[in-house]
Amino acid sequence: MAGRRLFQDIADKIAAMIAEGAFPPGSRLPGERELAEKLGVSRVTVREAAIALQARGMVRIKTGSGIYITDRAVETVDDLPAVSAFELTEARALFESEAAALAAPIISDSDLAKLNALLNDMSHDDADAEQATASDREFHMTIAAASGNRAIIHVVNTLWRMRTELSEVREAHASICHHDGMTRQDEHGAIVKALEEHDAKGARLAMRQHFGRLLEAMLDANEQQELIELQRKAAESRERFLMSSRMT
Amino acid sequence: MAGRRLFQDIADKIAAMIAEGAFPPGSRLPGERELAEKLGVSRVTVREAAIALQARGMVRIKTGSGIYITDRAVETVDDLPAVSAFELTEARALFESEAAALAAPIISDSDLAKLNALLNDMSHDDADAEQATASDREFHMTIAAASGNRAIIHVVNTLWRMRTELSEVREAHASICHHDGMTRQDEHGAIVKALEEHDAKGARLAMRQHFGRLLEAMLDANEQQELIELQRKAAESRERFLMSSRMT
DNA sequence: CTGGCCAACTGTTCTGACCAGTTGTCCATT
DNA sequence: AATGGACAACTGGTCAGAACAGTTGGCCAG
Repeated sequence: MAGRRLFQDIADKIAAMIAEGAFPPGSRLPGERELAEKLGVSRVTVREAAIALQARGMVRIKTGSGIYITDRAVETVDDLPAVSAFELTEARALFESEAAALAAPIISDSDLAKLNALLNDMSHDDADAEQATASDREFHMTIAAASGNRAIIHVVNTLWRMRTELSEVREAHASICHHDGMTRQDEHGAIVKALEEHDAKGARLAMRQHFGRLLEAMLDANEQQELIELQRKAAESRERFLMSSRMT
Repeated sequence: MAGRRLFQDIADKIAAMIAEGAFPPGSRLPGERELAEKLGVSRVTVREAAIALQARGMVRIKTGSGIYITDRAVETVDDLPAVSAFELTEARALFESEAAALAAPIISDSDLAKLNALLNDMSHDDADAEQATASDREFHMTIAAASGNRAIIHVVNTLWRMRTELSEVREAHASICHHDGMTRQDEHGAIVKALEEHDAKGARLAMRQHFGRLLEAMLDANEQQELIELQRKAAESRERFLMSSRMT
């Protein structure tokens, strides 16, 4: 087992079992002791995984009784609307680019130092998916915060919550996350460079390209998986996005 | 008989400490061993609390290094954050312009008809401020909906809620609403015209100018009311926004 | 001054034990 | 036969201590 946190691994495994329908909503999971033995880890680790799943809202722990699958294990989080991974990425491409452009002229040296530190983090612990996601979040939130506009910060934060709290979106990202090992690093670097030069236009462009590439990766993944009918729809969407991107 | 899990109790205590400023954002929490002793619980419990806090995004755990407080730790948990009217308008200028650009190529004839009808409404019942605000809301939401992107729709809706539900923002709008009698009508007309021509770039520009003018009206109102010190700050903000607007 | 090593941190996981709440059963009482 | 309570066999919750692994900073040889 590599550097990745064990309990998160276990949590994902259990989540996968639930998604496969091994345990219907409302039913009880096997006991901690049984799960621990079956998964080859200690009971403590199983419980940490259960806590993580409870935080995601997939599961509810009842002391003395058991761990129960929530009705809305695959459903939407009530606070957030149901959106597809594509819609979310498109929205982030547009909004976060503007946030970066607004931040560029006034970003502080300490924020720039923080971004560089995060850049370094992400190049190191890319083996740990969860940790990399946390770094990614902080990267984007730091840029949003540098805009000094609380409305923008709130929006960017909400969009990120959609990415992590909506199961459909999270799964879509997981399926293509291995794509962007090097390129993501380069893209993040380009964003930071533009911010360092206080170049609003450049920061907007770099951020837009960052999401644009992610969007294309998602569309490609879709095209491989889905029917021709859906392919055409995706192609149209891509064309539309690229058209709206052409802002020179 | 608390029934409540111990680690949640500990998590709340740590969160309270952070909120009180005992640990500034970015700093490191005491080690697990020290915290366990200080709070009178075992290390396992401290760890579970840390996992829960990390799930909330208040904290970030780095293996071998420590537990670090996130910048967002002191942020309000309330539905809507406290934002100024200026921040909100700036955010809307950026985001809704992009929404309009995205909607332009694909907006339907029925949506265009709806916008024209609203345009007509607003020219008539300008005496009734409440009605005019409702029409204004429908105007902007229709454009957002025409983008076909639910994430964007949600964001635009949230921004509008800030405008009406945050008292400070609502009052700020009320004080300058009489400014935009004719001009607003023209601006809305320009937006619809660009949408009718399916001109993404034109729609973005028209929407941006619409909010840009509102922004200038707010800044002017501010300058009349506030001290010289604040004037300078506002002027800087204006310059910054105008700079980021120059996207040709 | 630099490079590498080492020691003193940090979090991570495991083990095995005991505590506490829940639930179903089964028997004594009514 | 019906009811009520005690009990046993679960469940999760917490603990202490140990061993492991990654990070960091200082110290020393080059």
